[in-house]
Amino acid sequence: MNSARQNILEAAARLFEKQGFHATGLNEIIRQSGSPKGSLYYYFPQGKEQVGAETALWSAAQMVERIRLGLSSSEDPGEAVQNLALGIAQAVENSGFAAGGPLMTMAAESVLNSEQLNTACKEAYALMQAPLEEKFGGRTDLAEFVLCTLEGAILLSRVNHSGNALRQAARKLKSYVQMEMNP
Amino acid sequence: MNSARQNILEAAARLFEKQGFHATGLNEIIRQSGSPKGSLYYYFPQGKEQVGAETALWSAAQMVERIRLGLSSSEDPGEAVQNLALGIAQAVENSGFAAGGPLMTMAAESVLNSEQLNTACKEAYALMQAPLEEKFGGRTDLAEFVLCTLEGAILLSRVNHSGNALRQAARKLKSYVQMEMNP
DNA sequence: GTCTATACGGTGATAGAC
DNA sequence: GTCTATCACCGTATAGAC
Repeated sequence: MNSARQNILEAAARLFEKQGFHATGLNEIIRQSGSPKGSLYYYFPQGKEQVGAETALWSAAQMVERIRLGLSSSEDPGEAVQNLALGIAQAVENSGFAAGGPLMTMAAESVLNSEQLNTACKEAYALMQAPLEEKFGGRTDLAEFVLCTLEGAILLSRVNHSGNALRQAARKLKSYVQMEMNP
Repeated sequence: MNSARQNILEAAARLFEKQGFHATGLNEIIRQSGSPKGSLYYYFPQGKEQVGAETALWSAAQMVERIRLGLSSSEDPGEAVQNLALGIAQAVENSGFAAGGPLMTMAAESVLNSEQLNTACKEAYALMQAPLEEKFGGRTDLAEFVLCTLEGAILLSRVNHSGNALRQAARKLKSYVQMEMNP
């Protein structure tokens, strides 16, 4: 894949994650990516919306890998989820509460504002739900519940500048998943 | 309380809820509030940030009332939480997925961008956590967990344009709370 | 493919009359 | 207290040379 294009996507992901979609200007993305403005509209002819949509899907693919990795830490689904959440907590803290994925902010900003962006975010969340569902033996309901709690805990951890919400969620999700999976 | 000031706050809350903080212009707020631009800087001398911070706290107070009302539906904490979540699901659906409170979007947008706004969002979430904690007999951990899951479920419901995530969360939170409260 | 220059609208914010 | 006029700036997007 082309490097200039990829650099733009990665810079956009970082900035959208930190400050959101609307607070981020194309100039800022260009500056941080090192690529020229001319290239942006060459690779993304539909402009900022397209950059946003592709960023959402690309970063979801990244997250899927991290989720898979986190979940592989234990055979037991409950413990696996706990480890995943604890890993996220560390990542969020280590980043100075910038991390947590660009999706949450972009998703919240785009619900009724941009259909293209909203659709991309919807797909992105579906992608992230898949590995959870797999770990839970096809239990869609559990996967969706865990995803909701993780997203909420990431939000509150970032707002409170403390990984506590995520660590709390880790413990409770473990026991809930174990309860549902080992009746 | 002054009416022009209050009108501005309510218009801002509606707009921030629908499209976020940065996507909303002061002109738009003024237009919808019916108040003049001169008044905005008279009542909010610190400009947009102050409007945002006060909007967050005001709408948190609104939410506290709705949470209290929802939780009063049952003596049993688990059932009360379930009813609360189902009520939110209905509200979100009825609003065409605009509802869910201005806090989520503003909180996500402001984590590292504006200290004033971030602090207000932190306080706002603390306010909303209080009635849950009370219902759970002082169990801070449970209140925080429920709040995380509800926020995450609101986000996913809005993104997916479906109340399913919230209804799913309602059922699962009920059984989890019952498990923890009635050992 | 890359770069510069630029168009044009909207942004938050201020000044000063009333 | 309210309103208008206006500021300087930044946003996205485009045109056209190279």
